[in-house]
Amino acid sequence: MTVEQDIDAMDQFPLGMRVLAVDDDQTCLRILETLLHRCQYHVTTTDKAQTALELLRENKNKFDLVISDVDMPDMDGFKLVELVGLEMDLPVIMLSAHSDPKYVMKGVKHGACDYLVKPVRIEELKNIWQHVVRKSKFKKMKSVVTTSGESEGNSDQNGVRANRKRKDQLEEEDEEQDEQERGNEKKARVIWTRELHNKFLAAVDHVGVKNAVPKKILELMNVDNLTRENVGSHLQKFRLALKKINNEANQQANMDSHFKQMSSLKGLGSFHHYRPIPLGSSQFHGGAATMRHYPSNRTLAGMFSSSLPCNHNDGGYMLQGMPLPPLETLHIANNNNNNKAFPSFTSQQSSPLVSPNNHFVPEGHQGFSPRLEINKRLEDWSSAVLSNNIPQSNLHSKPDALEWNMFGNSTSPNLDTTNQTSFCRDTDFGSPNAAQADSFDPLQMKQQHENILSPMTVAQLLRSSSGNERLFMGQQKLENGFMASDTGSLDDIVNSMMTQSQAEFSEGDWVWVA
DNA sequence: TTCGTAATAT
DNA sequence: AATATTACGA
Repeated sequence: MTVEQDIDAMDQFPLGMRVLAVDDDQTCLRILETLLHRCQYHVTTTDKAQTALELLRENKNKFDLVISDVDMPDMDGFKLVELVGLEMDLPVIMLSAHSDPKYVMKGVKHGACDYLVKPVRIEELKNIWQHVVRKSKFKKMKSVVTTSGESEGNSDQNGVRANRKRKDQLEEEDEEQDEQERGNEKKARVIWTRELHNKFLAAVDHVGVKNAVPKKILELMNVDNLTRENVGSHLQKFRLALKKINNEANQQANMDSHFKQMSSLKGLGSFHHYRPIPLGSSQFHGGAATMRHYPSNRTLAGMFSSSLPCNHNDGGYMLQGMPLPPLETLHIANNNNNNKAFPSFTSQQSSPLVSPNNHFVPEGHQGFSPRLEINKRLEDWSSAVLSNNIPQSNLHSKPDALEWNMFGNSTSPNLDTTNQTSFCRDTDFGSPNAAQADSFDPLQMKQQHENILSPMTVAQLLRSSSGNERLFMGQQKLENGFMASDTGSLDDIVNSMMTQSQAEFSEGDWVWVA
């Protein structure tokens, strides 16, 4: 049905290949269109990346290739490539006036199959059909289980192998087929690259974490030759990662309770007035992760689609104007328990209090005096609440002033709330950026909603299981645990699941090895 | 049957 | 180290 299949089937030169051309510059767009026409392609043009994306989404299988400018006002070409790569399996060619290798590299890493420098010559466009053929060929290829007898796995590093695969795509087909026919002595081994992992996550997301079972995931992923066992194994690992995160959050939450205790020791009586939050009325986001602010335009899908390692220090993590330290410092990823951010205070649980606990001070912070620092913040917080004259009863209903970081309603009878404390997020009164720090772009929000693969914010994923359900499948062991629910945490999960070598794979690289 | 988990193998 | 396999109870 698609042209690419026709190409394959009939072994014909791809007349009428359907190309979507994207460029915000009208002149360039015209030229491009003309040239493409001359190549006998069927051309659709648009000057907006967003429009392009919509066109592609609305017309699945109606295009064979996308050729897009890099510099566009509404969305840069890299982003477009990334999204297209994630949502559909179309070859994308990038087009730009920059010939800077950095851009080229970036384009390719984001999944572009080619990078053309303006002005484009028709000779180059004449050849772009090859990408379509190659892509469709690879689509089949990647579903083939390789039982290669050559023991490349031993000496070769993944990255190396990946490169080789890519380079030799064409020549390798016969080889692979031979190997397959030769009899499958050894079973294939799946390498969970980011791309594959993406699909996994998208599937998990689709059914909700709660309902994510191997069989369903497998169906949704729709990857040939992947078995239920493969998925099950991966799911097991995924859950392990979640649990780990959860434990960390727990630890953090416990530390929070120490602060609470401390504040009362310090005689900050006023603090107590502001809010006993009914226990059990809300589920709690635990610990530092809770406070991590996640920019709305970061989507789950986006997180994985980048071939570059996630940089936690990209400025995205802001808490009411206060940039948080690198995630690594906070917890988990580095597994470094000596790296405690806060000193421990042993204490008994006191009655539940709101705790403005989100001020994170990394270890080694100059001049940090836990007691003074925290008490001062508590005072600030308290007086601010007072001066704003926010009635106690309104705390819940004034998320603008005090953003309550809670979600869901816990009505679970099994829920052990004795350990729980409700926290609120205080405003960073000192920061001139406080107001904008928390803002997000509604457009991006919208855009995010429209994404086909339903990429979602991490927070959404964690809540996706609806209602009071917890992230953790099923079991009792987590009942009195705090929810490791926020964004940074999932980031951690993701990254903790992806090894460096896996990260080095690019889209389309994932392979089956013996 | 499938699932989740832990143990164990590769 | 990562993934697969297996065993077993639900």
